[in-house]
Amino acid sequence: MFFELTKTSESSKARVGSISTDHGIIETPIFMPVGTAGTVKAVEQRELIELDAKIILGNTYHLYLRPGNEVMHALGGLHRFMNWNRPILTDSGGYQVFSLNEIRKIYQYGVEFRSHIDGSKHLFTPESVVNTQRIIGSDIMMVLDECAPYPADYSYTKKSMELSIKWAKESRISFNNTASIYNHQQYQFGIAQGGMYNDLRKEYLQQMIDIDFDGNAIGGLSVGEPTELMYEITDISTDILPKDKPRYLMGVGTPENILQSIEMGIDMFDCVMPTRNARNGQLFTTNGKINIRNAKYKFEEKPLDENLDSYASNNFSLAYLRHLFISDEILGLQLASLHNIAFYLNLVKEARKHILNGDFELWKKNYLENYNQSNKL
RNA sequence: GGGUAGAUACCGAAGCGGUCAAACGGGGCAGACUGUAAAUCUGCUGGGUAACACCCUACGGAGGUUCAAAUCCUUCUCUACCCA
Repeated sequence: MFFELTKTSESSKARVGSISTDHGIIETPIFMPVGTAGTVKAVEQRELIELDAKIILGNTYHLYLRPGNEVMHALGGLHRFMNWNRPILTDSGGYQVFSLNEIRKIYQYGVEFRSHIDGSKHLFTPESVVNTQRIIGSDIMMVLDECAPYPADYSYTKKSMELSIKWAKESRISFNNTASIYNHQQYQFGIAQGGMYNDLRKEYLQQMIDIDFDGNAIGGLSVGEPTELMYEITDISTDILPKDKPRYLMGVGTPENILQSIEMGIDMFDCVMPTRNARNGQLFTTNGKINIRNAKYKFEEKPLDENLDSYASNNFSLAYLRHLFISDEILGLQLASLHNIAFYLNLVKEARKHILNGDFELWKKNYLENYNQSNKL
């Protein structure tokens, strides 16, 4: 059984479950650190194990360009290549359709990219993306989709959504007609689009359910829309999505976004925020987010987060990490990344615990109160 | 003792009669970041004012020329280098 639902909260849609793959079991809700190019930036694989990251992301577009399918295949797929024996989920490149919009063209049959590295042209089709993900060997592969920008008008969004549905069907056929080339099972998730229009969202969700993927993702959110809108779409989505399959909210988000979405019944999250912001000097703590460069930490001997049990936080002061950032020392990026990932993983771990305890909603309220209140001080 | 080149904001460094509270770096102070083209990007950095306007103090010191001086002249002080 790929997904098993362990418990659903009595007073909300929050739930605990587990996803079984050949590379290990993932307890949900889970946060997946993003390792776009076969590395969670500034963090070693050894450290990810110590942090107890259960699954990480890779990106089809980036890995296809570098090192390329030939190298990836020759080196035995991404698990072997990067020496990571736990589960990997790969995004399809659908997000790059959105973020690299200046250098791509969308056709009915696929997307033509100009490489952001050397300008060369490449064609991604639903089928080619499945094939590349077979070569990467990810445990969970995402379908190629068009992540529409925000804002987008109704007719554009509708057309875009119809294209994504077409691609989703083709992706599933390609998936069913091909096999894993390494010795492990692979799964495929669909990605719901439909922009900020409830009727389009509902239509898409229904069609995606009919295609019968192994799991269902909500895409096209956290692209610049107001948070309330994101919650609204998430909420109607989880009302429709089947309970017996994992639900993945792509690209989300802030600690608050994650807790709110868990309450709406989301199981899986990924976001660059903990790692990117770490490299840019922002730390997440139980007392809110902080900018480690701020002068007020110059003499601050306290640990990074007094309430978080993790290597970076237990061993280093705010003053020391500030010094590393001010001095442009590479260790600063590493420790901040370690810290933020520990924070995010702890966040979902606590959420799981409290859903099982039956007090998630109250715990969440108190947690966020503390998190947000300190930010205002 | 003689000569030459300099002295500009926290530091370095442009500007060489009005468009200069003064380019550009660095440093400092803040902010942003949501399926990673990001160890990136943005703003502020003489004082007063919530803020535009405006006012005040400012380009080593003092004095002068001019409607107008960081910019021209005189002189003083200091710095670097060269010659005795």
